[in-house]
Amino acid sequence: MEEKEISQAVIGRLPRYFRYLGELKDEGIERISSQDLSELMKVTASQIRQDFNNFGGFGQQGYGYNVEYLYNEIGNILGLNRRHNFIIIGAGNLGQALGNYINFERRGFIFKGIFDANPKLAGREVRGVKVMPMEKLGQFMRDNDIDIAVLTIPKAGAVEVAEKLVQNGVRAIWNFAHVDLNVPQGIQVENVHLSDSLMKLSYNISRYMKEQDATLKA
Amino acid sequence: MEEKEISQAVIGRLPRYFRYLGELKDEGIERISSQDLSELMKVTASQIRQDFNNFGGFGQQGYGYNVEYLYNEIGNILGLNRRHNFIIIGAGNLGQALGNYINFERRGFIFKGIFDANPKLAGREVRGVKVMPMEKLGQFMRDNDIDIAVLTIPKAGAVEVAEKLVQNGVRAIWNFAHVDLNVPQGIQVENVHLSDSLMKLSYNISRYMKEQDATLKA
DNA sequence: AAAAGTTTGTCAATGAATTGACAGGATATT
DNA sequence: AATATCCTGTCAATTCATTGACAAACTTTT
Repeated sequence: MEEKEISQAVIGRLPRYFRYLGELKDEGIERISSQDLSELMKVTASQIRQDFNNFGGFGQQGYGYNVEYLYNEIGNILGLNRRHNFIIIGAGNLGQALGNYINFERRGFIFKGIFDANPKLAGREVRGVKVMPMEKLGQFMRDNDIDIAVLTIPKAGAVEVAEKLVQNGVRAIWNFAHVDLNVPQGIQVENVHLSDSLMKLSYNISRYMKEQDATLKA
Repeated sequence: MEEKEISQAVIGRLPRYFRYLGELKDEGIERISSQDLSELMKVTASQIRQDFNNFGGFGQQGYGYNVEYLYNEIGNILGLNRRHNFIIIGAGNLGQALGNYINFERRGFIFKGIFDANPKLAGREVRGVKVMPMEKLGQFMRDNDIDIAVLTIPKAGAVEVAEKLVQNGVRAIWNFAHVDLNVPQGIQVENVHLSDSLMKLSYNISRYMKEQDATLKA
């Protein structure tokens, strides 16, 4: 039973498929062909078939794909059939924003606790959960079966906190701190570097402006 | 003077180079070889040289790269030498968090205004800027030379708002709404789909768990 | 029940990105 | 000043990702 490795390029596209299929399902659409989906999503039909086929034959010749079935299958592939308890480290604006984001719960991500090093914030509530001081982190993680930690603290403290999270059995870190974490093999890290994203935007603005200049001169 | 197109794969790596070089600069380090940088950043030296060389010969044989020079050059390539005024649409938790994030200013992104459709929020302040109602959007954009709009509203209204932004001359949209925007050619869109990112994390947790199971059985 | 039309899964071809290798030019050492 | 060492820029090789093409299988129409 040899599982072949799926490339991260493919994984990165799955959430978008999942989203479109969810919308189709909500519209009551039962079936869709790779051709129609490709027009909707603006990608090639070949890529869609290739992607889905990494996980098995979900479609049927002459019919296409059953929307609801495919939606559920992709959800399972993404692990959305499991529940994951998560905590947030850093009760600043961003930490609070993520704690208040209710949609994560719908996908099985359960907001369990929020921590902050600043004692002034202790006791403050985010969606019914009291902000706790960092001293309580270890005990809380062990008592509450925490899989995922969301790191929304400044870069200075992030590496140290990440170590503590690993010591207490975290499986994955969703890292919003602007620093690369160095964790042991087997701990998953997903970085969200907002300023990197903004710089890419900045680059593309500049590039377009230069392109325009060049075109006008020519 | 033919500018060759740089792949987005390369662009996506520039902010990370920029960050590491900034740190080296702050540590007072004057020069670095692709070899040393590759060990620090955990990428191949070949890739580093290849990447930098897209923009011209920044290095010198036998010496390496001058840290400060390279840092500045990459900053310029990313367009960080220009200033961009931005507004935020959606004064919820996330919108406020981004408005309060001071570091963007350091890179030339100036927070000018924030809007929300909910009249209850009007008048509330985010970093000295009053939340304005959507009716004022058009006039404000024209009066304040707005380049970038940050979209932190629910998906339902996002497409419509994006159109309005385009009508009022926005150059780029930093899109946090969970929907694909369809804008005219020449308007830059950078998506930050947080739930997609979380799903990738979820996939990688599941994959690792399955891997573990398989290894134990074998 | 046969014919026409649809659409997948897959193989092969193409294209893009990454890595490896090394000549040549600069620096550092003796 | 000569020699050894270092390190870039670039070409070639390799690996990875995307696209194109089509036989086979199913659905729909006649």
